[in-house]
Amino acid sequence: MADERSATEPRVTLADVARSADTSESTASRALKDDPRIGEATRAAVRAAAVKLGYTPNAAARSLRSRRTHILGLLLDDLADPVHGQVAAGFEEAAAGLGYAVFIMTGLRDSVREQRALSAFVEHRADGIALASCVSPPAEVFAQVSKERIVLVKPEYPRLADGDGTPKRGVLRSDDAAGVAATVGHLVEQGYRRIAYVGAGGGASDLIRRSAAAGMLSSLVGERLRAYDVGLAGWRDPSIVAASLAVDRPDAVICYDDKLALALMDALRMTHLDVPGDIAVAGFDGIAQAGRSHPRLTTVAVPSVDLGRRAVEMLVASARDGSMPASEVLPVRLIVGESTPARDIVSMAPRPPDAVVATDPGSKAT
Amino acid sequence: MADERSATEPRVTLADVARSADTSESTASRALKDDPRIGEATRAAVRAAAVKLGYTPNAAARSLRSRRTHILGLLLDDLADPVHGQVAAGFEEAAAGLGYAVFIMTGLRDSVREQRALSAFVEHRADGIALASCVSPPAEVFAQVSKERIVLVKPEYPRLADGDGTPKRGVLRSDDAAGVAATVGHLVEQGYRRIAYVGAGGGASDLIRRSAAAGMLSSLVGERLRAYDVGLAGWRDPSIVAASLAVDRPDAVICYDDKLALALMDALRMTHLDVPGDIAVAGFDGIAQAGRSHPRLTTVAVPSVDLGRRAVEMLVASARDGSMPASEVLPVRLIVGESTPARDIVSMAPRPPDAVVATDPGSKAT
DNA sequence: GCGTCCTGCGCAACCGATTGCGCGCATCCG
DNA sequence: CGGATGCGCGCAATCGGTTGCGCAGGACGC
Repeated sequence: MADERSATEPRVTLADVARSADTSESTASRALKDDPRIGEATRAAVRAAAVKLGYTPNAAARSLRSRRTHILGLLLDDLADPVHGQVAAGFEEAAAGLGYAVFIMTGLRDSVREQRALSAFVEHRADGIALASCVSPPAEVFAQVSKERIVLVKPEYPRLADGDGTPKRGVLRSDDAAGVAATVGHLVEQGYRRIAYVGAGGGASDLIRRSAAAGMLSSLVGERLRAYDVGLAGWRDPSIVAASLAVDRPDAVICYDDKLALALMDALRMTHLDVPGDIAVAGFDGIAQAGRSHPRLTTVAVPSVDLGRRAVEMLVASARDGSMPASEVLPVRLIVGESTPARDIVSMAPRPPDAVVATDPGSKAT
Repeated sequence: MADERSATEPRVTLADVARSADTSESTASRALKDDPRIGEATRAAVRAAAVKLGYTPNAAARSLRSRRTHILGLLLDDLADPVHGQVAAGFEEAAAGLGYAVFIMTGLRDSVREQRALSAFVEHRADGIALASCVSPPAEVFAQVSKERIVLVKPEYPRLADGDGTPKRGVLRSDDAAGVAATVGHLVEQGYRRIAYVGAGGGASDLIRRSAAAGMLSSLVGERLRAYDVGLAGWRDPSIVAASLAVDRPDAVICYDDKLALALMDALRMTHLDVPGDIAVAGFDGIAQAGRSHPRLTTVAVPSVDLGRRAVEMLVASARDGSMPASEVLPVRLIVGESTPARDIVSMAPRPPDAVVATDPGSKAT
């Protein structure tokens, strides 16, 4: 009878609870928060009243006064993308575990949308914000949000230190350079010698996985191989890449990511090139599809879920004691599939080097 | 000099703007909201002051008074799942377009987590909530949230009407029955006659795609075929299903979803059964991987992105005029791949019917 | 017996916006 | 020239919690 909570909106407030428990609002508030100052009897009475009335605190009112929202913002490119989905899943899980709610917004690689999303986060006074592959320049971002509240997840800008030279804090990466290096090492071990990298070239765009390209190239040099970079403008289009590869005919090709690698395998097949018979293919990211492709794709497992999780931990830590934890680089792991088998010794005969194009100006290939 | 907005937290409030523009808070508030009562000069002054100070309204304070949060909640199983990722992507996009922020929480098919997520939505006073495949019974859900604020996306409970008999509002489905029917029709057309369905059996669980199973079975009856339902307890385990199919040897198998279908194709291959040579396979959902498998999977494209988008539209409409739009069923589309080719006339010779098991008690197979 | 300390709780300000109501002033009309 | 009309704006209450501070009253020490 007393729990006549109507289905319509008049929500029960703390005042109602206090009245029902015959005490003041402040006492009710503290009782529900396990403040040690409140006596056991009073606390029990308040709790009972809260349950009886179906009280649910109003987060807006709470955070207005307490200046903490227990909200984290996550900005990413595209929720439908497998990699971003994993990051989001890890982020959400960790946040929920720590009692934080998550705002997710997508930027779709559009600077305007990203700014809008940031504004939304700021309006809602998110306690922390994670930016996963955000294309806006850092200056525009930090104009809106304090650095103490932001974690950058795999940022495309290579800034590793602030302007003042202190090592950058709050940056979360996977060790992509090591991943590409491991892939190259693996390919060399398997007998491949003419290895191409498909992705944004070193000189084409400084936004895209510069570290990955750099890691590969230095490994190549270390192995005394030719740096080989299909620095195509249309590197995102598998059929264009396939056509180019059909001419250059490297032994193996490392792709920017699994999505490209999988599409490229199909495109190569349409060009009547066999994978891995004619050309080996390796990817990057370790998405689920890579494990189901035919042949199974050799790839680098990036701990995307952990990236999301760790981002939350850093943000919460920062919210607690006011300073952002140091940047971190999470390890990756090479997953050897069937797309890069040990190479037949016969086909290892050297090809005429004139087909080889070294595009990295700094590689000084031997 | 006037824009000395410190990097630390003391946020600029509406009071600061009003002071700077030399007006009152109420006028400033109305000016920023384009209230027609405010004169042009004043409006401009306020706007300028807001920009100069870098004013960002506090959503908590705003919604506390206005009783609208412009927040939508989305509860789903798993962000890393392709289908849910699509729903989330559509939801987020539509919400952003309408000026709403999105809370995303995952339930992981755990009733306790789902309740927690709902509580979080209620605490933050979300203007609307979408539940994508929520496993909690409706009673528990509606105990927390008013029906007017909830959209159920592909609910597993088959309730199509409320207790009072009025048609249920706020339910969003894809036409799974039609999808399965189309698949069966396609298979029959291609010459398949012994068709199995892998998924929760009609009697096994009333949570899982009852409509889908029903659609298939009725189509089967219409085609005068035998209803065939591999009602395994372990239907989620591809190797168990493959082993069972190796014994029963139907012509074709329709899977609960693409994830299962893709895994099953691999499992069948390990059992030395050729797809589609020995057995054709069809999936459901139309996830991206289905288009890249070998053979390309025949599947039913479910408009997951549209489901998410439409959910937002329904929620916003309901928030505007207080009543939830009627339920909707979104159309699906059969995508014919290579996993269900026209069947060789030779192998169409009838098998001895003793291997056929009709598990649907109501199918009355001829 | 009196001052002190500690425990338990309430008063009232406050967080930052929104909004009903009413007031002053300029304009217009009779 | 006085009063009606309306435009532009400000006062103050309000949303629902949180929190600094202070006040009672009992226990306790000397």
